[in-house]
Amino acid sequence: MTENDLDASALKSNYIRDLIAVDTASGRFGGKVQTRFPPEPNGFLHIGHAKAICLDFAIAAENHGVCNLRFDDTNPATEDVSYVDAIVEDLAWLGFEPAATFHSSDYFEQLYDWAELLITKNLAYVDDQSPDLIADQRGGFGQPGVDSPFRSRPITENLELFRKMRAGECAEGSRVLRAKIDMQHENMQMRDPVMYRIRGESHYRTGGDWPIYPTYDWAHGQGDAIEGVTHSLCTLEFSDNRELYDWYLAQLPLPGPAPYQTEFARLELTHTVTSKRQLKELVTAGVVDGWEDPRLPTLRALRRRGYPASSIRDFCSFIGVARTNARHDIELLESFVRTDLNRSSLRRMAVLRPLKLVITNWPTDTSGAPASDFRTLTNNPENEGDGTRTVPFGKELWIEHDDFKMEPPPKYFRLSPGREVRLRGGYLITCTGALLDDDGTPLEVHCTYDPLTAGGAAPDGRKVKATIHWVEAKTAVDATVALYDRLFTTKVPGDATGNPLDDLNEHSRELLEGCKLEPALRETVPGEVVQFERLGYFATDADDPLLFHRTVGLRDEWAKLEKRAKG
RNA sequence: UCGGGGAUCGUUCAAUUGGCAGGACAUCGGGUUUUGAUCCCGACAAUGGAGGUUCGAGCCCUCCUCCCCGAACCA
Repeated sequence: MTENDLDASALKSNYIRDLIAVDTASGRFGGKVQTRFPPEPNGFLHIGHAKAICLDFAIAAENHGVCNLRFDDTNPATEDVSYVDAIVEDLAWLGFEPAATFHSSDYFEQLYDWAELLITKNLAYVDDQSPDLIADQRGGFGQPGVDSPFRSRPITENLELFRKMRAGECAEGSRVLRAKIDMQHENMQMRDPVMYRIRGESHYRTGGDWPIYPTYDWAHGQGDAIEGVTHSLCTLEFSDNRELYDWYLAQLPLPGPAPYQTEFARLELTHTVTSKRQLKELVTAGVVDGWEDPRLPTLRALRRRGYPASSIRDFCSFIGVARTNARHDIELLESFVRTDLNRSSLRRMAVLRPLKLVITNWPTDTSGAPASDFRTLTNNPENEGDGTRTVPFGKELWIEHDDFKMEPPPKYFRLSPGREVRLRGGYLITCTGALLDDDGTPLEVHCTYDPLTAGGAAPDGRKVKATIHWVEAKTAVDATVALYDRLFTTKVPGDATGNPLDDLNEHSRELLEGCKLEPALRETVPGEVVQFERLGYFATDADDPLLFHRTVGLRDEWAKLEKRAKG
């Protein structure tokens, strides 16, 4: 996080910053602010997590506090060390370094001791009923629950049974430890929630040490308290858990003031999904090619697609935080990506759908072959320091199919018979005709060039309405370019039918083979993002130097006009 | 049905805490331009509804409507 990010975000007020100001004024935590990012290692980080990460780290940094990473690993059935590694990696890529890394499993021993304490205080009991029975007894919305027959079990018996559970002497699912709160409570979370369940699975960190595992509720607040967290930020769906969070902490001898939980709305974006379940479905159903498919909103996918981490951070700090369920336009994220890349990326020329262009009056050299020529082009008009490069030019060039039309529609400024346009950084050329196939599709465009316009400017000051990009044919490098579009056609996937897969965009990826690149593009480093002039930003694949992913297209007025004309 | 949370331009976030409703994205129009990009200028456009308190209400009160979350031994 840079100083600028801090300044920019500090300007925006929000209710969380307001709360902290109140706490600072009252001295509730002695002026301390500490947060944590608590992912469960059972999936990959996505753009939604980025919002939470940016918030957690920003709140801590603004207040001279720290933010830790804590793996919330209380469920061995779904968690894996491979996710731990991936999360660490993605977090670092996003640009954040936790002050320390912890695991909920670090606290299993302490949690166990505290559970015995609750039993001793007659605030917890061992229940021998089945999950179904326990669920039935919990009641429903508006209907109170009923007490378990085991609720009045004597303390000594609870202690004895709990120790048996811990010793591995009880079958999986045979009994649980529950907090003794209130089965009639209006908040369902408070109806004697389960604290421990028996699980046979081996834990990726504690192995077979523990036959019992704490639930989220019994672990989370205590982990916060042990680490010295002051402000525990989480998403809205945990609002009802807050009362339980506070209840548990109130029963325990904590080392310091109890942390408290504040909720905020999770990030949702149009035309995509951000729930772990739905993301997983896309991967397992083979809709996309794994978790790193550039069409996914996972952090590793966005990275592969060329989204700068800074643009994601800027986006997150800009959208701020609220309690309103909101779905941001994906266009907003893309505008941050463009702003970032416009400043930072080198300009290059590439022709995606090549059409041969022949300059009929191009000179020959002494041997009778077409003369060779080199043009100088600016690497990045937004940054003079990036300098210039030389690009080979010659008699035969590739231009974009879209940049020539036999019969130009209204407002079309590009090449057509009789028209003069500029080849960017090259010459002014005038179209004299074209070879067509039987369908009328252009096969080859013929032009003459004006030798006095080297560099692209006419000495007589005449103007042309269009500048098009080009790649010299003999030196062109062949490459594959992947064009990406929205993964879903609708703003809210599955809104109509309940199943996002019904709204899949069949054309979310288009692979173009045989694209023509200028030679300098051979030198890009893996992962580098460049601008293909007039087309968009493209990221070199991490493994294949001749595969480019379209990060995002340039804004395109002509495409808009065309679309409008078509109705 | 009960509990919790929410509702401000098309979208989203603000509104100095009761004092001229502002920004960004999107859209539309114009200017600059060797990228129909960038940049610059301009326009459009909102307080869910009904009452009440007040000199004054997006903000306070009452009622209503609509939306989201909650009944895993998931997190």
